[in-house]
Amino acid sequence: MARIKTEKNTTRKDVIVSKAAILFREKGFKAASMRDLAESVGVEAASLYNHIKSKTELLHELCFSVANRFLQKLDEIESEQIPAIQKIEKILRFHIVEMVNNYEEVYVSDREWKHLNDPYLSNFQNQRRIYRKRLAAIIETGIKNKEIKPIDAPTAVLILLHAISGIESWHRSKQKITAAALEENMVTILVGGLTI
Amino acid sequence: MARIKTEKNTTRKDVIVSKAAILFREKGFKAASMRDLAESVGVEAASLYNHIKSKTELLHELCFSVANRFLQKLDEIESEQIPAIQKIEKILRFHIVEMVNNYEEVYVSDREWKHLNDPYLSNFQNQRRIYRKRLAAIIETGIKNKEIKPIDAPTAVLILLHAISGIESWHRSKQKITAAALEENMVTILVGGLTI
DNA sequence: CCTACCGATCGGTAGG
DNA sequence: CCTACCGATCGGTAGG
Repeated sequence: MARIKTEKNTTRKDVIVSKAAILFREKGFKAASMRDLAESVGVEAASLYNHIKSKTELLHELCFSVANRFLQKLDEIESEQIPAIQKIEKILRFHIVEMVNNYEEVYVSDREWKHLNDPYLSNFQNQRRIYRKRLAAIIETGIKNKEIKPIDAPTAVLILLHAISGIESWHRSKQKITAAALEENMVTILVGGLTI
Repeated sequence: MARIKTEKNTTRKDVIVSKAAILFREKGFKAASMRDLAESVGVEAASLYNHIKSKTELLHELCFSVANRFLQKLDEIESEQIPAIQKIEKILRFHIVEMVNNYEEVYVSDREWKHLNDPYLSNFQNQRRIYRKRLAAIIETGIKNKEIKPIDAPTAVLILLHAISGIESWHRSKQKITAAALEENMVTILVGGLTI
């Protein structure tokens, strides 16, 4: 099957996936229908199936592309020779920037993954668990090195990750501060909260 | 209609509502069917409608009972004569305890309110907005009094509220620290992050 | 509280 | 990419 590309190198399927992200974020995976999606793409519902296999496929493409991006960045940051607290700050900033710039996808990946089917579901949950353990390990190192307060590392991870998802509210708010200011405020509070 | 009460003063409807909370949390509002609910209550689907008007009614009972509890507590704390940062800490602790003890309801109220219908939807969104503004005002006071770092107050609110929803992960995790330890860790990080 | 059932909507397929 | 359509499932009602 030849993929028709525009000058921006975007296939028809890419358009469908990104419209799906917008819709899934707005209504939730279950409440968003393929007819809604077809309308937002500008075709009949049946035509979507020339580009995708199923509704669930859309969800798992979204979830795993986001997960892979975060895992790759974590690989990169882990291997740097810098203090643990600086690693945490870098990861935090990456999450914030991703949430600001790729709001729909990141949000869907974070909130709608429950609706994945096995084997994708267990796979995704595993990746998630591992990701969090690696973050916790960095924090543990920071605690050992007296850079970070002696707190429960998994609890700290859960606070960091969920606090970031609060950017959702920022996205929707009327009087927004700039993305840069948002980032600095979040880092101030969260890194400040961890640092000794 | 006479309400049949058990010795625990629990009506049949109360049972339905609390089973609904469990189900809506687990599957999401849209994915949870009235047949699922009927099964978990132990009756046929049609029988549920002798106690409730609609599926949506269940959702808005959950959302507003939670919202009212938080608003009432906020009233109480606002009127106390203590420093702003202590008010924030008290509110934070209340949220944590609520999330720990009434997990399902609080979670559903926090994540599934999108599926409310107007006028309940706008009503709920309004209450939410006002609640957050009142929290932001307390933080502003704390900043003015040099108890709290000079941060963007709405951003701080969004971090606090979302960080708390991270308790969801704690609930589901295998090796849990105690609820009390969780609370102390969260307060340490978050109040620590705000304090000058 | 149950049996029986309804209209609507869903994800998806056949065939062109 | 469309028309036509399917089986399944949904929330909810009638009537007892």
